[in-house]
Amino acid sequence: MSKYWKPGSERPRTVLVDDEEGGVLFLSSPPSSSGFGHSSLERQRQRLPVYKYRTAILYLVENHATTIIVGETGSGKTTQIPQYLKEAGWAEGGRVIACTQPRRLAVQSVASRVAEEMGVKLGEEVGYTIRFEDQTKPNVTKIKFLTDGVLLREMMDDPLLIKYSVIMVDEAHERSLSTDMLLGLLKKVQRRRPQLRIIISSATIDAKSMSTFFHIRRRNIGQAAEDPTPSELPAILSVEGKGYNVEIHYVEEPVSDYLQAAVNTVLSIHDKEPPGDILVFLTGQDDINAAVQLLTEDAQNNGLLVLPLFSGLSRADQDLIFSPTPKGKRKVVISTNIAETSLTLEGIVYVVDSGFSKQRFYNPIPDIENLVVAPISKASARQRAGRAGRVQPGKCFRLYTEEYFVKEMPAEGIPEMQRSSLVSCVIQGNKGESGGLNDLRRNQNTQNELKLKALGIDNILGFDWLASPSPEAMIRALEVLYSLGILDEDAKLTSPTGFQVAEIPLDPMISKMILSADTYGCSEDIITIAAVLSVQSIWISVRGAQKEFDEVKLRFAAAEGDHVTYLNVYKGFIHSGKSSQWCYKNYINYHAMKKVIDIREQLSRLLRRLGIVLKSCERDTQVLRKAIIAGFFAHACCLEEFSPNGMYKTIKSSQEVYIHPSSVLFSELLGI
DNA sequence: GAGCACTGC
Repeated sequence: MSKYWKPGSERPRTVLVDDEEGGVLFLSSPPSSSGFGHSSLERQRQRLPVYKYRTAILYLVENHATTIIVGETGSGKTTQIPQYLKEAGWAEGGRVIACTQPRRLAVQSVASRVAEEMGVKLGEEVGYTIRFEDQTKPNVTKIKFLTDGVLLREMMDDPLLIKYSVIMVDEAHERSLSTDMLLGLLKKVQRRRPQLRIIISSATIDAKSMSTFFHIRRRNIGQAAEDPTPSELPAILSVEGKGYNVEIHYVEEPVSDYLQAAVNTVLSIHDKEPPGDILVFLTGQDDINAAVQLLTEDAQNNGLLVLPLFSGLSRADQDLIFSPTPKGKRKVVISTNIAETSLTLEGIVYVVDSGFSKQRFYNPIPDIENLVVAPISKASARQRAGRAGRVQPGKCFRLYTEEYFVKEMPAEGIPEMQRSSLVSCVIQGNKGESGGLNDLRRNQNTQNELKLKALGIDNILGFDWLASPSPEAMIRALEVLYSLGILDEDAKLTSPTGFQVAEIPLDPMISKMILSADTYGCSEDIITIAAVLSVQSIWISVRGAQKEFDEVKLRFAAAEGDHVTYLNVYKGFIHSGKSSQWCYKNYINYHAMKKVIDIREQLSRLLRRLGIVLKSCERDTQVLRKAIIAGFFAHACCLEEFSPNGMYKTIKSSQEVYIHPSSVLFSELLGI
């Protein structure tokens, strides 16, 4: 890569260097051929804050194994950096530049934006891969956007990610389960492949801990001499964002009821502030519906258009959020965290931040995950406030005191890795290590096998996590997998069960259920159940029609419980000719059902590859239940005798549990 | 009588 340096030129003196003072030129793309300065797209590209760091970024990537880029939203880093890298020659010689995102939607939209800017057809030179959709062409695609989950999957077949020259992990500050997994494994890949460049892009300043993590000391492994290895010390560069200023307001005294306080704040904004839409962050559906009701009932607010927003809403209801605000009205969107990162609303000028969100916590002792309302972090609070400054200067009203924000609010949230069951991660790690069946078959050569072993997680307890999960959580994960027959006494994948489970992209308990179904002769039915279990919810959440919803649901209800009920819904959907109208009438989420069809299709292809013949048990739900138990026996529980309120206790740890009100068995319990 | 948000060949 050094050929892109102007010979004899002075190297940049500081990290924050730009073209003029650095004296560094990249000659790979002459101004005329790359079209600099002519089209309006090109001018737009140059106006992005990241543009003036172009040279610095290329210099750092050239000379450091890992570069950490701290950039606020709107800096243009996601769309521009992959293009800079390509212009500098990182995609030459059949190599690919990868850029990962935590969400599918982001992958698609960023890829199409970049293809447009480069004037190429999406899916050729610029492509993307998400589950169920591969828009790339081998040997043609040079810049590839993908979800971090997909890259993790790719590592199973290609543990050293040989085809990539640079991997940019975007939105790393979100610290999702798969981002953390990916970063842990990438660190290992880098030890074996020092030429691989990693760019970590994050919105928060906490780059220090990332930097410490990636400061690897390489073992001497005899690198090819003509390629000088880059510095092991990660470089950090920060790029300013493009958002407008947001004025922060705090309450003077702590509020006791954030729901009422949020409602009052909205009313006071409407009363005193100039036009502009309002976004309110609350915690969940209950809160949101209550606030919507309070605001709609209030007689003095005819000028307010109040809309709820959460993921359980039907697509049509979600789309209302994006419709233009009627003249003379002020739109108020009351939302969960979905509006913090996943959805961007234009036209928001005021944000009301309750300071809370619902978060998942995992207790490894009884092996139970809980959803609890908990205080958010400073990073979240800043992200929420930023939502007010996208189109013009805005205001953010925080329903907590400034003292609380400064002194008590944690800087970062707890990474998901430390809040979840690790059952899926252990499998992924093990698979990444051994490379799985495909690699065992393909990589007969000793050198490759050595590389694979070196990469892997021989010992899950000793794996180098970015944020280490609790020992209890790791032990519990190993225990569950051992009891399912997926890991052996040495915590290695068993053959064939363990390897087959690793091949199936679902929760290991579900995968085990599928494999058992083969023995019981009901795989055809079980994969339908597995597909439904892997989507959010197939039911639509309805406001004000709860009774009707329950009645309709009973039409599908099976005495055997929810799993067989899902099977009934699926059959009904197929029978209707996959009709969206049918879904609407039956309070079923059409998009979820389409996803069920996709996942089911994927599973049936996969099982065929694993040599499993699909077979239906027809009406024999007995075998169906046996297969379910084979995967979920760890969750078995027993109804307490004489319990007036239907209390169960888990077999394993005598934990008190109850049937969830959304279950079809719940109404049976009430005798409806 | 209840469902933060994501994701996977």
